Amino acid sequence: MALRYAILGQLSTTPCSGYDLALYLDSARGSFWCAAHSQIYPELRRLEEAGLIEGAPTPVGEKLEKRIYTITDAGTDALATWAAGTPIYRPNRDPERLQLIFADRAPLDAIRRHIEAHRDRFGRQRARIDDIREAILSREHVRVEARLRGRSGPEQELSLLLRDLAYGGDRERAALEVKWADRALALLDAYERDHVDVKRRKREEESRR
Amino acid sequence: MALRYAILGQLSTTPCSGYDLALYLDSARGSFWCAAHSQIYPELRRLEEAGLIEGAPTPVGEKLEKRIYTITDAGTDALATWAAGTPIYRPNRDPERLQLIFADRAPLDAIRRHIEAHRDRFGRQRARIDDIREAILSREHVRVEARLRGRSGPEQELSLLLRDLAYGGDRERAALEVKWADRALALLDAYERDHVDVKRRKREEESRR
DNA sequence: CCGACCATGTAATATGTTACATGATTGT
DNA sequence: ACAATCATGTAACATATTACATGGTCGG
Repeated sequence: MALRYAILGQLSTTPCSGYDLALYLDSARGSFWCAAHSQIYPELRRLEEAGLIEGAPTPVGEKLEKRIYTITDAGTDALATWAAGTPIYRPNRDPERLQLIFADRAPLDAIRRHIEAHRDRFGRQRARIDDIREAILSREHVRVEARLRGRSGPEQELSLLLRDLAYGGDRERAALEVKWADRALALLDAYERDHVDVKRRKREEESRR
Repeated sequence: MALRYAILGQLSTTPCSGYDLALYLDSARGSFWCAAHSQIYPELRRLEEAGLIEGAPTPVGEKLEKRIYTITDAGTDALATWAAGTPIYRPNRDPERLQLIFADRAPLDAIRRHIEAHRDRFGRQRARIDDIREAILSREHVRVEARLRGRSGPEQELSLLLRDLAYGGDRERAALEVKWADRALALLDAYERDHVDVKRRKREEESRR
């Protein structure tokens, strides 16, 4: 269901083509939902059939046509009802942590590389979110500005507050994962000092005799 | 792919029936992967066909039979290779935050209920993880103890370290979400004080004249 | 004129959820 | 006897990913 509402949400901000939506829902963009265009185009047709959106063919150049979709009143209602409902969660599935607990037989170096990659990943994510939040708060974020247009001061403030909470939560999570990775690496170092190095030194001592 | 390895991982700890695996991979259990039994039984047959596990029919009672699956050497290798590889992540999909940013037109009470539910959910999750970690560290966790059996002291220590890191990361995340929700509620209160209450007072003053 | 990007679709496959289906065992 | 739980499966549907497929537009 979430894809429907990710699309409706974006269309409630501004009309879009399927291509625009595919850019917005790109997995690399670090938004709250993502989907490939192969999933978006069929969903748009279903949404139009359900009367939640309306597509208008728009010429681009000489021969090409794109469909610009606009949300209908029914669509706005459906989105509002969904957004005001109880929060929706997906079951916890974390392949990264799953790998980690079954890496207890792997060489220490492999574990260390795993955690370093983790730190890098979330470090980059944190930086990306920082950029987005900065753009939003300095009122330079085009998509957010489009959403605020025509709203009263307090309405704008609430909209910005919720957005900052959402991105802020993600940012803190990314920061947490970076700190977690740093702590994990320190603990691995300590483990190696206590066990691997001790073993090696013993071996060296014995071979000297 | 992750389901394969979640199953192989559990079987690398101890042989299990499909039913056992379904309990272990229950979504309510707060593990790192979950799946319904309807997904598990077919996957077990595929794993057996691939030679990564072997099932032995075991009588239970008079007529009933269960298949107890054991990991093969090939399965152990496949798991080790997977676990030592670079970390695997799923694309970010967060229906809860998606709802939140499109709730900017919803009544404040609905937003507040949303965030309270969020706090409760992660509060419960944090408590559940605390229980698990305590059981692991006090060496009372049967599944973990099964995994440690027959290993040297340092090997056990590394295994426990990785598990504590994995659960610790999840615990911290749950704690973060609780703190986030508390802060969010405070900000909503402040927003209401500044805007909704002010508006109401103005209205009341005008009607008094 | 060529490469990057705009624009839209389908097909095949993989993964995940819900419902349907059946029957045995165990403890009270 | 009855309920809870053990035990295993299939079917239908929903969702997500990867690959295949086509052609136009725009700027350098």
